[in-house]
Amino acid sequence: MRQAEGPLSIAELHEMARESVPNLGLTTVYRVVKALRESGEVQVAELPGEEPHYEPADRGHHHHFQCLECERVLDLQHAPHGVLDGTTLPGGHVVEDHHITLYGRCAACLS
Amino acid sequence: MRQAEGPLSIAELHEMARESVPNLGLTTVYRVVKALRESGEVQVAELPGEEPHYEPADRGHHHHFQCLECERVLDLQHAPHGVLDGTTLPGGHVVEDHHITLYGRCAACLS
DNA sequence: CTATTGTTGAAATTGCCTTTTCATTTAATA
DNA sequence: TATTAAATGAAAAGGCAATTTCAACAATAG
Repeated sequence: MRQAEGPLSIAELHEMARESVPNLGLTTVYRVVKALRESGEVQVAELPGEEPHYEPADRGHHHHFQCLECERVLDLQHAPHGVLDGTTLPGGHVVEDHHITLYGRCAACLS
Repeated sequence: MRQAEGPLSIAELHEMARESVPNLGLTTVYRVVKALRESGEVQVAELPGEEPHYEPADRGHHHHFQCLECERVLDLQHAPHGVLDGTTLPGGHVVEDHHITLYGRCAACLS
């Protein structure tokens, strides 16, 4: 997980782990991820329309970049709040679309 | 759907519709939404960790605000790219957290 | 070396959301 | 009014990710 460039889905973790442990079961991946989550070492990254992805909890706040082609999710070190579609990011990734969701308390819940 | 302040889940649509048609079935909601999607009148809004939400397709590009308390999702007219947590948005909603996902082509897929 | 405890993976099970099926009701048409 | 076609809702079935079960397999202790 630490080697990855971004948060990984269970399927991706399974696939990666199988490179060193060819007949590792999916069950074990679920079990280990669950344990790591409960111990606080790993956190969930939710992405629109994707299954949960997992990343080490010690990565601070950061944003994600998802490739429209391979669907991989990559971390972005420097939060590009003002980024525009068409921008080329450091690393050579080209932004074609973006989704922003803000969370908080709505006026109704505050009153 | 047009009356709503943001994209609605199937469950929310069902609940709302039941106010005028008390014994409307869930099935019908699914059917109507599917038809409206196929006719292009309605589009899907994917939100991290949520079931798909639906909104009229003629709403241009905009961002969403989700209340951490009631979980409702509200539209944001003016895309607040530079918004910071702690900001109070027009309308009185207070931003406590935000998620940004960028989509595009990664360097690997471009080469 | 044997017994005990803990892991593991395959398959079965659960839990959701969504779609199908089908008998019934409603609406439209002749 | 009689007939046909379309729409509806309840229940069943599907799809899929995640969890549980359970038998086989280590690993360690005695």
